[in-house]
Amino acid sequence: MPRIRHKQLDCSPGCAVEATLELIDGKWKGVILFHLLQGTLRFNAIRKLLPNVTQRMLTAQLRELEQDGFVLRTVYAEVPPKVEYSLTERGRSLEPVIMALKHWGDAHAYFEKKTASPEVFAAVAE
Amino acid sequence: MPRIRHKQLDCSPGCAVEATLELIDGKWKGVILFHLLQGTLRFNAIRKLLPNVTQRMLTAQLRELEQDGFVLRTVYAEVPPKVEYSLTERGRSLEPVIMALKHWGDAHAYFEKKTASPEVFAAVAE
DNA sequence: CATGACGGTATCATTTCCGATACTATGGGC
DNA sequence: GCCCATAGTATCGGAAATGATACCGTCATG
Repeated sequence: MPRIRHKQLDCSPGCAVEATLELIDGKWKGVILFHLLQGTLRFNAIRKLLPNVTQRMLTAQLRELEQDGFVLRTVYAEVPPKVEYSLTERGRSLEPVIMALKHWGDAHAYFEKKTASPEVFAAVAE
Repeated sequence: MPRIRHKQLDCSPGCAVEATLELIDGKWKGVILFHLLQGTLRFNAIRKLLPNVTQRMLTAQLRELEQDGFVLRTVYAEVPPKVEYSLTERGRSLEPVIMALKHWGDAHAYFEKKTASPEVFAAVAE
């Protein structure tokens, strides 16, 4: 479901860059990983953090992250259901990457307001 | 033409991660940036480095990188045409990000062979 | 016995991406 | 006159990613 994995080693030295990119690409994976770096989260907790992701997409992204060995999915046999998502060792190994993305974003990206005052660009600040 | 830019600040703290990701996402941008980190390149030189990218795509990706302020496009009024691509200051500021991606890929990614011997996974080595 | 919480699936429509292919301009060399 | 090189554009179509919406099962509560 994600972008096709590298079928051939078609980009020689830079290939590693693309390979990594493909794994964490996918509209919401970056943010999900970022939030999971801060600790285990339940399904609906993640939903609240990503207000604009549909349930369908969130499930799909989490499943891919799980298949790629980045997150661990723990289901508790309770009612109502309880499912926790946490990072695996491999998932945590992405921390430098995620942090590099975040730092660059904080320092250089800007976000466009689509509503009114088109000249307003807000600097990132948390 | 790239993925839609963030129209709303819809992912709070992790937003910077996604924002950066969107800018360097796009099938070939990562590798292109990686190669340009090593120096200025002409259009066809890049093509040779990315044997599987079509002319159409390469042009598109370079145009986006240009619009995002990462690369500088210099056209020489010669015949046959000569166009050089180099990184801008902003482009070079991505170096830590690209390098983080590359290092992770070198250390953790593996590439699938699509032909035969399905159990063979080659470790990355340049 | 209807409702809500939680964590999903299923199905369909749309948007976006990307590849294949063909075409263009110009001047120099044969 | 024809071909070549360079750096593109234009057009078409298919595949993949994403969004919208509706539905499911179970127990607890009212």
